[in-house]
Amino acid sequence: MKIGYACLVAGNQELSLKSCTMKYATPQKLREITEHNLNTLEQILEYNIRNSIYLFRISSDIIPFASKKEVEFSWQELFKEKLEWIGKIAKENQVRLSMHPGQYTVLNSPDPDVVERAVLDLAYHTEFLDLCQMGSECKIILHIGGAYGDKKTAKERFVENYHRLPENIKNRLVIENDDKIYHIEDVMDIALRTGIPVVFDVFHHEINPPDGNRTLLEWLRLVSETWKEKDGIPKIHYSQQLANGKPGAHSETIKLSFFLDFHHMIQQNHVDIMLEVKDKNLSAVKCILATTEQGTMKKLEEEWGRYKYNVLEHSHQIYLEIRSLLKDKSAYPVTMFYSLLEQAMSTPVIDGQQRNALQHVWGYFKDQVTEQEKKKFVQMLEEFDRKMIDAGKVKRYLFRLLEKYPDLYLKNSYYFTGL
DNA sequence: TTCTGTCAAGCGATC
DNA sequence: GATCGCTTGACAGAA
Repeated sequence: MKIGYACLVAGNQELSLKSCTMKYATPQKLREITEHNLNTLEQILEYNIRNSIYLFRISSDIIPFASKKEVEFSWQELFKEKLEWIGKIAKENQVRLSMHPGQYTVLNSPDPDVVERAVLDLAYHTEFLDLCQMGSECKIILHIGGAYGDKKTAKERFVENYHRLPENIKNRLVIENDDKIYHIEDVMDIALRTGIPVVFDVFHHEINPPDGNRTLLEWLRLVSETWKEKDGIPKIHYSQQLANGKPGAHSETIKLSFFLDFHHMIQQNHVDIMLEVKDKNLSAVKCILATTEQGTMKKLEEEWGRYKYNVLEHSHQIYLEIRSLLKDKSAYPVTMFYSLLEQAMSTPVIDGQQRNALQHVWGYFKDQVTEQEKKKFVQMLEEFDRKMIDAGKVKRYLFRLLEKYPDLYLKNSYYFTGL
């Protein structure tokens, strides 16, 4: 069972993708952005492999405006070798890649222009994975589309348009149930008529279930049967509801205890799990360390190193609890560790604790900074105490110091994430 | 320098 | 019938 995440890397600014607006989309600019994005993708794969993440969805924005007719940019030729190289890294490490065009790619629209653009977009995604020379288990996930007041006809139109697609697209296409219109029964109906494999989105299913009394496990079994040998192991999407968010909004992080319950429930099923969650790779690492052979005390200590200042600014008490939890080197208290971590992160930050964290981090710099930098920090801390500035401002200053005085341990920390 | 709004895509919900 | 939400980084203009 592989566990993975989608598109973006959290907690590492060096691994972010670039884009541009249409106005600036010259061939030169597109070439620069694509080069940057593909280099970044390579680094993301290396990060994933280091962290035992063997399932990854590549962002559709990896090549900006790649499916737009109006934009002339021959990325296929310019980056042929690079794509092959990326594919080689993935294949050598058994990384399963996928892509997922967004809600704007609608194959069943009554508007032929929209359908034409959807086909072009699917062609782009297919071409990308084809040029990486990935096998047919590396899929492109698509939603069914709109209902247009007549779901039955809209489903017919999906099937018709699907049959018109070229073989290489069909070979990669899989369909997913969504949280508003097409529930799993609709999607299975289309799958049985077309032979398209189905990605079962467990969270969408919770929000938008079909009538009837089939259990989740029954649906999972039916869905799994749509995957043939060449399609690889069935893939599912897993996410959790954002507390106090709109129904369907993805949570900040995957709450491990809920995930472990789910994992236990489906243990008889051979599936790959794509997490859809705001903190992306961070949750993937969490779930992998808790459910696979990859979990070791050393990995847990590395995790602690990355999270400790975030914990500290929320709760000094939990900071101490985790430290003591990790003292016994013969144990592997992964569930308790993340439970405490989640508890800390959901505690509101308090000024005093934030100040404490700021001073801990300042400790990395205090012996190497100039007198002027020292004065500036002391002044900022005073302003923070008098509530003239928020902690973010002091943090940003510390982050600038980190750029000037590099420190690997601090650089790996999530303390500066989201500045 | 930091913030807020707009862009780019299509659909459906809401007023 | 017009507007908004969904998503994200880039970009412009305001504060």
